[in-house]
Amino acid sequence: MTKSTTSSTKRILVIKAAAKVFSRQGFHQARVEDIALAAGVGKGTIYEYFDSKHRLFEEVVQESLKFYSGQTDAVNLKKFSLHDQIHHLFYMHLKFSIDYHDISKVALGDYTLGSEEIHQWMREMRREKVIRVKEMLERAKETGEVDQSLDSDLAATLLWGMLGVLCSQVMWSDETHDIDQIAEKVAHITMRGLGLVPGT
Amino acid sequence: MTKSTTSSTKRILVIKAAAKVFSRQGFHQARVEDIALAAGVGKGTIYEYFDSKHRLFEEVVQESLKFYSGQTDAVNLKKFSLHDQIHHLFYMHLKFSIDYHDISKVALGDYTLGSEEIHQWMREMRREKVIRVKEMLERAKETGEVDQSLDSDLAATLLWGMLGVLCSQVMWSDETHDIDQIAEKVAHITMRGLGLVPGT
Amino acid sequence: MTKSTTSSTKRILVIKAAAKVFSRQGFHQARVEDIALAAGVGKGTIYEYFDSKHRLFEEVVQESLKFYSGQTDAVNLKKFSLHDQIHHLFYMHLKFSIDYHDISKVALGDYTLGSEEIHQWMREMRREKVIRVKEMLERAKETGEVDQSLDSDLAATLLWGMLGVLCSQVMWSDETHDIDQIAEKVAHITMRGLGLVPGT
Amino acid sequence: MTKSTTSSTKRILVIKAAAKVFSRQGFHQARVEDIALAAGVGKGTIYEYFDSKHRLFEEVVQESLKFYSGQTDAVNLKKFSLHDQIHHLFYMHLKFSIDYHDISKVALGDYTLGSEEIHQWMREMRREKVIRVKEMLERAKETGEVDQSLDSDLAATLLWGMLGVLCSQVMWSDETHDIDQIAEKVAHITMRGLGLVPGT
DNA sequence: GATGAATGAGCTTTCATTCAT
DNA sequence: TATGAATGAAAGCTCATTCAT
Repeated sequence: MTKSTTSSTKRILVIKAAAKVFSRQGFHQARVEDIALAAGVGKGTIYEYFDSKHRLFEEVVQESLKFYSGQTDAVNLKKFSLHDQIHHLFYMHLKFSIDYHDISKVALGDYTLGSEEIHQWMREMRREKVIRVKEMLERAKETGEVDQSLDSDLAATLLWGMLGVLCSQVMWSDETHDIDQIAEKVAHITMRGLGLVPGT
Repeated sequence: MTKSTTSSTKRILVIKAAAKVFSRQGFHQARVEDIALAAGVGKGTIYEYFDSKHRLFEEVVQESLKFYSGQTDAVNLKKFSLHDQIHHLFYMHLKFSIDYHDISKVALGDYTLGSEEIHQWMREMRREKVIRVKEMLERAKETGEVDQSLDSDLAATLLWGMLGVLCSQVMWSDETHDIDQIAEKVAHITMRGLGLVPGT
Repeated sequence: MTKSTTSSTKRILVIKAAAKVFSRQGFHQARVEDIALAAGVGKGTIYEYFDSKHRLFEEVVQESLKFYSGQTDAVNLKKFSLHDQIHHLFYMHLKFSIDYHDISKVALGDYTLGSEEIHQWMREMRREKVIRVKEMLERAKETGEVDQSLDSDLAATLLWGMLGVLCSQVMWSDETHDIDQIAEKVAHITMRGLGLVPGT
Repeated sequence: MTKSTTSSTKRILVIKAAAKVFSRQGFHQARVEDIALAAGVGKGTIYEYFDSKHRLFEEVVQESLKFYSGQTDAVNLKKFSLHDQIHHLFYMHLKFSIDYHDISKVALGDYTLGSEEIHQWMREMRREKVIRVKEMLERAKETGEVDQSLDSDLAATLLWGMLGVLCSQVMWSDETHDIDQIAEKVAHITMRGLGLVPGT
């Protein structure tokens, strides 16, 4: 029997260690013993709090997603210009990717494995995120910042894709990045496009 | 002892079967026996051609990347407008994702596992691809289609990100997509940006 | 350190709970935690009174055997006829099997496991029991109720065997049994044999 | 996937080794590795032929029961006197217990563990055996060798109980037994009973 | 004394790899 | 060359036992 969901210190300790190990080694490579070691507890202790390695993984992902959402949803910028909103969107995500490297890898990872359940969460989370972006664009249509004819669904997906590459690039590279500058550039490119608009 | 790299019929047979199995089950879930079964050969035969499961996986990825590059690089469109080049870029990749579903999943997959070596290839391949896109943008700068101030590195990366989401979306969804229309819309958005440019 | 053999209340509590659990699940299936739960004490408490699960089991068996012997030896019927003594022997054991189901299963169980020590007890206990029956038969020889040529050792063993099947049958079946009638029939068959004696 | 039921040499080898180990150590004490060692094969080989330790155990029991039944049912003695039939019944079983010590222990063992399925088999097998004995008695009633009033069900059970103790006694003791003599004595006691019939 | 969270030895089981045929 | 039966290292998981509270 697993202990109650009450957030005991040990439980959190294990989740954090697991996030680190899973993000580095992936699910299959990570040995339960590695996680125990990283958490500074015995192998058996993990099974006091989680039914199985699989379940632990799912909890780590879920927890990461929750934290991720909490962090990146935080600010509501409805009153700002679309340009600023996009800037902020990228800035926030890039910052998160840097600050919470491990969690980020787990939350954004492309987990082929895992119960259908976990896939469900990730798809849902992504959809939710994309929908949030889409709503942002819809609002911009209303204010006239964006053309009515824009396929906001597609555009939101594209923004999400850009967000993805940049985050993973930032996560994996060793260099330090000026994420504010990157966010600004992205916002600019996104708003104006690549094409040279005559008379600008 | 492993056979020479010479492409024997059996060898190719195994690689193809492996691509299918790996793309469906992922590296760890895929059992060598599954691959042997899918290839219609004995388990031992695989080891005649590949040193280990790991090596086989690497060869599959390498082969997939090669084939992928071959297919998506195929056309040279230097003389076309940037808009058309982008259109074509997306069209080609989307078409490839649909036509070669299995290979696509292997080639674009986010393989956390695997030797550093394989990661190397994938990063290299990606960089190469991104560079190709970057060059495309650089040429457009020269022709005046794009502003000199554009950070073509960043822009190329963003394009690559958009390419990624769309391909995976197309790969995983069950619906049929009008990829020509998608490509067109993407090209439009990419060129003009989201912002409503006054006087258009 | 284990407590003195002094029968504390807790100690008895645990033994009783253990008897129940062991009789239902067998030694290996029974978890120490199950027993603790059944006894309404903490897991650690059991180790205050018993050195190990094994020792606890041994004590349970020993205690059960003691109780069993106490109950079934109780009456001394030397002055009765052999027929009546046999009747009583079976009646007593059958009654015990029904009344003390759990203890019975432990006391009569065929424990393949366990220290040689415990096997020793069980064999000794059995031998003792068989000897008691043998003595009964020997006395019957003296009174002329039984032929001098009878192999009383063998006969006692056979009676013990009959006792065994009947008890286990009564223990495991759900029906209610008229054990007095059974005892009577057994006594009859045992005394007269199966063969139809001419002139009876 | 387990290999076909075809009686391959290895399969039988493992079953025999398992019978030996299980009969000595019991199910839980026996380690799969012990069995592999006893069979002179690798640990993994066992899993080529059996899905699990549990399944192996069940097959061993089933096989033992089958063999046991085959051996002890062999002779049909309907035309002999009841005395001779009983003699033979005991002789056969005792001989089997001695000749096939291991199998005997598995076939007659009191397995508390194991799937309900295996319990089913054992109960069925026992019932079948008892019924066979009962039929023997019923036939004897018809020929007038036995009193019509005999509770043949009970008597058969009692015989089965006697058979049990004797077999286990023979199995566990180190002495050599004159089983023909034992069988003769048992037949005598069984037929005539313990009671001294006046005028015999 | 009493507890139950923590532990790790020990077990079952999987599956990549070998090798006799 | 091709095979698949045989193998054993490696990993997940259980649970008797300990010990800080």
